[in-house]
Amino acid sequence: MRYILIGGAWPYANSSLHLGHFAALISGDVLARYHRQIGDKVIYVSGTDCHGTPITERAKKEGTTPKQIAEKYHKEFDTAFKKMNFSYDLYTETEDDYHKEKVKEIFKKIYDKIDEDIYCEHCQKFVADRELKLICPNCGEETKGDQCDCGYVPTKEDLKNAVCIDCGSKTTTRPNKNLYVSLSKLQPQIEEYVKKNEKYWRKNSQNETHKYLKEGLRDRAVTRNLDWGIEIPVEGFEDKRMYVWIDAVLGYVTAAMKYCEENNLDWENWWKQKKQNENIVYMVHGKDNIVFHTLILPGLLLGINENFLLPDKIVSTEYLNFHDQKFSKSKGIGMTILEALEKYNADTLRFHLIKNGPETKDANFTEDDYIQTHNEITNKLGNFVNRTLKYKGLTNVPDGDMDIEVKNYIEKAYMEISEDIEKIEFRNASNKIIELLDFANKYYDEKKPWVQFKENKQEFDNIIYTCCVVIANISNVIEPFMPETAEKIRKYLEINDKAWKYIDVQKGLEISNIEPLFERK
RNA sequence: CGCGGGGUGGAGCAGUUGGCAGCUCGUUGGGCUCAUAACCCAAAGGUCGCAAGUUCGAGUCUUGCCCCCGCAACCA
Repeated sequence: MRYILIGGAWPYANSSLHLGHFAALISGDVLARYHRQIGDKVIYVSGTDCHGTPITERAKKEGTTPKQIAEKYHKEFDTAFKKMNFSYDLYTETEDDYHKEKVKEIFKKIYDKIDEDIYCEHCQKFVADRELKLICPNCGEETKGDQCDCGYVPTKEDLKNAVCIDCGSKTTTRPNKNLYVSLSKLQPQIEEYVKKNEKYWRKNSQNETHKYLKEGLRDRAVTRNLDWGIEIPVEGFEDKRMYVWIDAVLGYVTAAMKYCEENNLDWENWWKQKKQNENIVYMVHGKDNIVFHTLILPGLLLGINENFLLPDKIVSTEYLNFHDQKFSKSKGIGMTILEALEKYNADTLRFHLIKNGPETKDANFTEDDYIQTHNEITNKLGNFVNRTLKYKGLTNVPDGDMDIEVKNYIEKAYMEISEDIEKIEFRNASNKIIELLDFANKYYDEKKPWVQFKENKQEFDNIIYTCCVVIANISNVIEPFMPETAEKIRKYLEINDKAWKYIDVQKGLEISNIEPLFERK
């Protein structure tokens, strides 16, 4: 038994969720369902990211309030996730009072004050490092203030001699107006963390993270001049709000706390190293979110300095295109999840987004491809259930013997699918499921129950019984991928628990009201 | 020399440590009749982008070259 924390990326409350979001997030639900099934203690959390500039700008344009926009999308997201059968233990939002309070508490532990910052009198603005130029003290060439081509990263002292890149005038310093999180100080610790864990990450996470580490981590301003967001719990900063990414990634912690508080659990079992506990922290998102989860979040957690666990497995996907084009709201390209669910089946859509999803490289969604997957499942799974349970004249599960070779095959399938899921290789896992279905249909054809029915009734009973057991076990292995279908099968065969191990079927069980699992498209 | 991803049968893809090129769909031929025109078997179809190199052996490693896709904003 392990303590598993799964964080699904927090969708931003500025536009409807489309198929691409789900292609990235579906892995989280597969993991959550799988880990619960094998008996781990799972907390699977996410929520709506409500704050930040884009929402305030939009509110202004539409003559409404940021709060109203956020709430509208929060409701819509919640509905979409439910319809896709996401099994979040808690789906909350950053506007949640509990979240805001906890984030403020954490914030007080991690911010840094940098007393002065570089200012250009001529342009009348604070200038970032990269907006400065100077002669590199290392190689003597002219360079920007963030990093020289020779690899040297100028120090604060070096930058005092720099000039503004826009106007060329000498800069001065002024009292700073922002609070920071000092990632630069934490770089050695973060590097150590990355080195230790990256073997469990996808290639894209590793590359992206290395790129930033190589450039040198920069201190990040965590306060913004906005009136929409979480207040800064520091005197003198009442007019500012928190940088939205700080607020959002801390949601993984606050949501776990809230869930535990409501359910009488100890949140530290999931977020801190307790002596005998075995833990895994998963983070699930698309590739543009990588560094927020491999650098910013670990930085914040390290900054709290209370031995928080850091994300172990980074499950980052590439992008999904829609009929060969990027999803684009402004160009009207793509399909929202709610639109998709009006035409498509939630389970086969889930399966399709995994099987043909952007796991290691960009993928393309087309309706034809989806229909192909849907029909494949319909034919191989739906039809297998039908040809067994609706065998002409069959009323009860026969009193037959289980074919031992089939049993062995099933047990092997559990093991292999487990391995794939734990290696976060979901495409492979989905292919193993297809293989199991092929195996089942082939068994049926080779055994020819329709011949045995006339020639050897006992053999017929053995075959059909074996197939019933196969169906029961299929319901277990597809539970993480196609939960609604798994549930239907459990009802047909009166199976109570979702187990992740070989199970039998009650002999003599009456079978009735079998409806096709899927309809062909 | 900007960054990143990719080039494998008609389509979409898999090929982990180098060891007989695989999967799904499609096509063609056959079988079955339990089942949702579903299921099973067989066949055809590939100089693995090009070239050189390392090696007993390269889709896989090295080097050079060619081609495709993404990189303002919304946006996983």
